[in-house]
Amino acid sequence: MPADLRMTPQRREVYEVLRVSHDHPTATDVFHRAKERMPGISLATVYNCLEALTEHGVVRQVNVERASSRYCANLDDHVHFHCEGCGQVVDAMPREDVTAAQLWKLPRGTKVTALDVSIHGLCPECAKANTKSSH
Amino acid sequence: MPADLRMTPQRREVYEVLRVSHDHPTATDVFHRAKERMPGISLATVYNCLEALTEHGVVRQVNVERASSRYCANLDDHVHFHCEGCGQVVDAMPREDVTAAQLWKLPRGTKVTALDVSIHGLCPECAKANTKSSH
DNA sequence: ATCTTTGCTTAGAATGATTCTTGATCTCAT
DNA sequence: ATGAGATCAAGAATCATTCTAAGCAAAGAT
Ligand SMILES: [Mn+2]
Ligand SMILES: [Mn+2]
Ligand SMILES: [Zn+2]
Ligand SMILES: [Zn+2]
Repeated sequence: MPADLRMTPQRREVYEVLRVSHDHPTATDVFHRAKERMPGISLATVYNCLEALTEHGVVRQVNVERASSRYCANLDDHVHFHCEGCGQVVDAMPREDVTAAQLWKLPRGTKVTALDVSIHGLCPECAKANTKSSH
Repeated sequence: MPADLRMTPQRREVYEVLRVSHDHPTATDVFHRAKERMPGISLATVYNCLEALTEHGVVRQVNVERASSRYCANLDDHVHFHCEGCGQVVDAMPREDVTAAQLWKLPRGTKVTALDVSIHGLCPECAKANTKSSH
C-alpha cells in the first residue's frame, strides 16, 4: 500500500471486496458486496474509494465499450477478454512482452505510457453453445 | 454502402462529415459540423445516424476511457493512440497481423471476434514540450 | 488535553452523454 | 393513390458518475 494513501475502514473494505472478487465488479456491485459487512457505507463513498485506490495504483479501472466501469485488483500486466455471450470479463495474460511500438506504427518521438486492450469474442462455453444451436 | 442501409440526406451528411474528418469527432462535434450545411438537423438524428452507420459497419465507434464516444470513417484494421498531453486521438496501423490469441493466453476454445486497442502516451510534440519543461 | 487544519464520509442534488417517446414526415411496394 | 414501415425532430427520461455541503475523524501544533 502506498504510504500516502490513508487506509480508512471504507477503503480497506472496498479493496477487500475487489481482492476476493475475480469477476471485475462495477461500482454498484462493489457497493452491494461492501454493504454486507459494512451496512452504513454509501455509494458515493464507494465511488470515492475506488477513485482513491485507482489513483494510487492499488486497483485498476477496466472499461469495456460504453458499459459501467469495472474494477480489478490484479496488478499483473494483463488485458481483458469480454464474452459477448454471457458478458463475463476475464483476465488474459500476455504470452511475452507486448510492446505497442513494436506492433503498431507510431510517429517517431511518441512516448507510450499505457496499452489498453480488450479482446471481444465468445468464451469456450458460449462458443460451444453457439455452434450447437446454429447447425 | 450496404444495400440495406437507406441513405437518407441526414445519414449521407453525417457520413460525409466523418469521411473528411480525421480527428475522431464526438457526436456533438459531428452535430455542429453537419449543421453548417444542414441547419435543420437535430442532435438526436445525429445519434440515430451514427448508430445506423456503426451497426452497418460503415463507420467505427471509438471509445477512449470514459470520455464521449468518438467516430471514425477509417475501416482499415487500426488502433487508436490517445495523447495525454493535447488529447488528440490518431490512427495507428499494425506493422503486421496482430492476433490476440498469439499474444495473450486465452482458454482453449475461445472465439475471438474483435481486438480493441488504445495506446496512451504523448505525441511527439507533447513529448518534446514535456522534456523541455521538466529538466 | 485542547485547538486547528485537513481529509473523509454521507445524502442528496446536479451533470451530461445517451436513449427513449411521440407525432410528423418520408419512402416504397402494391 | 394508399398503407405499412422507416426516419426525423423535439423534448423528456435515464443512468452512471460527479459535485455540494455538512458533519466527523484523524493528524499536527500549542
Ligand atoms: Mn483484470
Ligand atoms: Mn480511427
Ligand atoms: Zn461466455
Ligand atoms: Zn499531444
